[in-house]
Amino acid sequence: MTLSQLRTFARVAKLGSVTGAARALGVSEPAVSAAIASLRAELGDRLFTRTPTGITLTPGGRALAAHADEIVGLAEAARRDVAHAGSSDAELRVLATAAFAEHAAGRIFDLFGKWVAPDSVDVIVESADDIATLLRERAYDIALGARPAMAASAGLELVPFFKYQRVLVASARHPLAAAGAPVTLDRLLTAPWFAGPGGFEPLTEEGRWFGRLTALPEIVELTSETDAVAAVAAGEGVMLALGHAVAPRLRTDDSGDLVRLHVAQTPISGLWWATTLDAGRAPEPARTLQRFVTTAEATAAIVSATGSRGLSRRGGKFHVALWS
Amino acid sequence: MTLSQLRTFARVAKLGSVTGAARALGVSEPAVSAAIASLRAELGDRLFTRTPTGITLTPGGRALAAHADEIVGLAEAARRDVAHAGSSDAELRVLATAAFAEHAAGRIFDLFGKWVAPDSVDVIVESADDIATLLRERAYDIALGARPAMAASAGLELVPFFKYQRVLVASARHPLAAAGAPVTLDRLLTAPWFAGPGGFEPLTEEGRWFGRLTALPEIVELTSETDAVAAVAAGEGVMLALGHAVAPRLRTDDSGDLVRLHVAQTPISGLWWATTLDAGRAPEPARTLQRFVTTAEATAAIVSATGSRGLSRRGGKFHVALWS
DNA sequence: CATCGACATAAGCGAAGGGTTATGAGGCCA
DNA sequence: TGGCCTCATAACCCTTCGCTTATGTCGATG
Repeated sequence: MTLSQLRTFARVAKLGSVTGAARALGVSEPAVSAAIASLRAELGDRLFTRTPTGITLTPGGRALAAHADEIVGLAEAARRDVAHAGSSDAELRVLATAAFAEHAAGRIFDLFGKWVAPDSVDVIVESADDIATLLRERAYDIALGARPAMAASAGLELVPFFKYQRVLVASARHPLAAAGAPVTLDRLLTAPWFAGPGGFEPLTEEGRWFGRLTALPEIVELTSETDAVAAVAAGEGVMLALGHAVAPRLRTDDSGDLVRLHVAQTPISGLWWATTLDAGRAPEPARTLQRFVTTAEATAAIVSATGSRGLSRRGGKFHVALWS
Repeated sequence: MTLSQLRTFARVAKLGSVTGAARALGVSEPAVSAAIASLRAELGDRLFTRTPTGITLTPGGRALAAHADEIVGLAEAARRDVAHAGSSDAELRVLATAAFAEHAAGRIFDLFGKWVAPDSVDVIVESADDIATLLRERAYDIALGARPAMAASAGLELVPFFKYQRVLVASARHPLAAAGAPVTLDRLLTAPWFAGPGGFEPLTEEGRWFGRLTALPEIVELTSETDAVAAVAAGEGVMLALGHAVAPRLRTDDSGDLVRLHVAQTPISGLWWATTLDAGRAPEPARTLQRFVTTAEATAAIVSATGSRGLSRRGGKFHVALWS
């Protein structure tokens, strides 16, 4: 039983396919088969069996899969900890959902850098799903934004830190906004809906709301919600915007270029969560950040519209070197 | 970085000696050196340096040592879980201090077997120190009896479940017991002190008490406290006996063949603790047993003097196959 | 100064590990 | 029935692991 074999098995178990795992790992299919065969021989368990539709894990396979991620993750963590031990530049790997990354990450990490000793944390922000697994295999130290799927949250420490609202907005000049009266959803679905990267992520409240719709509008994904708001302001469609972000632009009397559309079941309230591994398994900086985001100071920073150093995009992932 | 290398490094880190680790692992010293050299090259850290007196870990070495036990322990746990998955005979490995094993384990596990589904747990009881490490490396699922050393208890879940008292007793016919008045410690130290296996374990309250004595008596370790009590009853010396165990034999009026010696700072009160890994890391049966020992039912079983299936000694370790 | 103890290094060896290409074995589907 | 997809196996390669014995280095100690 080697770490490499466990890594391979974990991939097979997750993808439910030997061929798929081989592709994901960038090796030939027999290479994966061989690793599995080796584990099978050593552990005396088939681990999984072939079925008409792909493969299914045996009880032993499930038991191994439950540990495999953790073991390889710990090995990675050990490697990193050794590399960073002694030097003061710890690295904190943050997994953030797109909305948080765009609207709050810059200010939060700016502030966090003043909260903790400077020169102590390096933050990498990346958007992804399957939060629980990524935390468990130590690919990230903390997840900010969406809540992990209920079923997968065992062994995790979840803390809500911000309540956001999403409201449907359109340009003040948009036909739909003409009447001050409520608009029916059906009419709205004829207009294009703008969204940030990722569209409506299913783990978010708005994602679930959207998933419940019977008919779907045309969705236009832009590279940021800021761009989406701009498009909406130009009269090109509607969007579910973050309430506190567009509040200054909402028309009250005669100011503001956007109007809120009063549709049933809006505004949509959701929570941003800070998720880490539980108890002694989360690295200390992650716990510190988790505590920090729940402070009044952090909340104030999120809602404030004042300047923040944004996140710079770099090679597909956001990377903010706070004290490089 | 292989599991074998981590195992080797963990041993070196724990023993503080390459040669010692080689002996412990049953291999030659260069074999250990080579494993370390491999880790050093891969991780880019010396891990430890030579000092006049043995070796000392570098910061990186400490970081690795903190993970190594856990990783190899998890790998072992995975191996076991796969082996036992599907079949109903889980195995619960219990680490018990000698006193608990002798006086309570039999009845506790008897009862526990009725509490949980029969045919579901197999218990191995073994006496040892360094509780925290043994739990962390998954050599045992739960420790019953002494409390782990304070410093090492991070990441552990400690629950006290029984308050015991130790009293100094002697035969009713012993010269020291002649006067009903308090006896001075100095006089007692001239008599031989009987004890169970292990003598006075330093992690227990009586061990600490004993460690504070300025002069030490002659200590006679017998294979069980029951034997020790018998020797004391025969007038051969004194002992620190468990209060609830000898209570029926203590002379009140004219019954009983033992008398309590009223010495300052006695009786000594101590706690038995049930210790597991915290949060999601402890196997479920271990948590169940941990909860069980705190029940009134379990406490009653410990103090009751009625029959229990004792633990059978087998090859140096206690082994009780409850439902073999 | 010589020696001894403890770690590091060298050389060498068998056994796995991890990879490839080629081929076999089964179940699904047109 | 004949592809076709997927997993399993065979044959073969090279590298690494893990172990040995022999020797080197270095500091403490008599």
